[in-house]
Amino acid sequence: MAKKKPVAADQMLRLDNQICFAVYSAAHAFTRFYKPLLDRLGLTYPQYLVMLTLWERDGVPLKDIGERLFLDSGTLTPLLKRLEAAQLIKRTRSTEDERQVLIALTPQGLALKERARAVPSSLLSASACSVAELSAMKNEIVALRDRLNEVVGE
Amino acid sequence: MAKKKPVAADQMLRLDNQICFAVYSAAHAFTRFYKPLLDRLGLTYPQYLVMLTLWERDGVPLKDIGERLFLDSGTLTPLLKRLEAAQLIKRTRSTEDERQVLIALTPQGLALKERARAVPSSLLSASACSVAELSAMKNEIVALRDRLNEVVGE
DNA sequence: CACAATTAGATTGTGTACAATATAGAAAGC
DNA sequence: GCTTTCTATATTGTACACAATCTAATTGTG
Repeated sequence: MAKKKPVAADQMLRLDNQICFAVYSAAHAFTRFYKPLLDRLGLTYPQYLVMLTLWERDGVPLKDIGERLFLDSGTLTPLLKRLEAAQLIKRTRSTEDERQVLIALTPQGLALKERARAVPSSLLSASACSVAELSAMKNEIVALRDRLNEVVGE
Repeated sequence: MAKKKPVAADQMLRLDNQICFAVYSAAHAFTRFYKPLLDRLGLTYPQYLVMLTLWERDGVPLKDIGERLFLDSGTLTPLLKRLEAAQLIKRTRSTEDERQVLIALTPQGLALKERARAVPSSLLSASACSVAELSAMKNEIVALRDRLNEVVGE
């Protein structure tokens, strides 16, 4: 019995069996779903995430936003410059620590929060899930994410 | 009682309550986790996904790969050119339909499959989940993804 | 058969992601 | 105080993603 194909092993490599692809393709589905909603707000999806953090807490250094969103300065620096060009935020060097750039909302940036409430509620209805179902799913995904990030960080 | 802040509505906008962010950040966690494994194979994560489809079925037009992965020619054309430059695939115009570019594995591309088996098994052990747990999660995520894609496609 | 409409890929432009590097400021150790 | 080290951000280069547009090939219709 030479040259027998490892059928069980092949199952492991099937695209539809990969949870990573489920997550990857779901992430794209989210951004495609959000696109028309965010276009009205003049935001891209990653910009929307940054705004979410600022609507919770304002005047924070770039680094804090990066830790919250798992993004580094190479991503955030140009993104924040675009948000500043759109008059939604202001970037100022901290006087206590000149290395830090503090990100603050402009009045327009704060005002955008009210119009942004349409986004999560649209998703809720499109999902055809209950808040509890989505929340349970979210917790599972976050737990897996945190476990992977732990492994990556040794 | 004028100017009362809508506390419940604010909960909807909290970053940690967004399933989209859970998915988005989990997708990044996956690519970071896979990075050292895929570096050994000389692949990026999206390239790995393309190879997964080709290991299942070879000699398919670009369009089929795109439908499988939810990616368009703007993404796949340069990605496939890089895979061809790496000698893992060959791109040839179909003779029956000259609009189509057929993607076929090279012997090296096929051989890479054996070394790729380490990737899903590494994830499985890092996840600290059972195959059944991961599979159940995957199915939930795929169901949500498909529902969102339905809504986007009217 | 002619010709409009459709389809498959490629190209261009904008916007993430992230590794690697650079720089300037702050903190630590002596 | 001085120097080494660390930290926060910026910059550069590579690789996705995707909208919009373009071209060439095929299909559909009269």
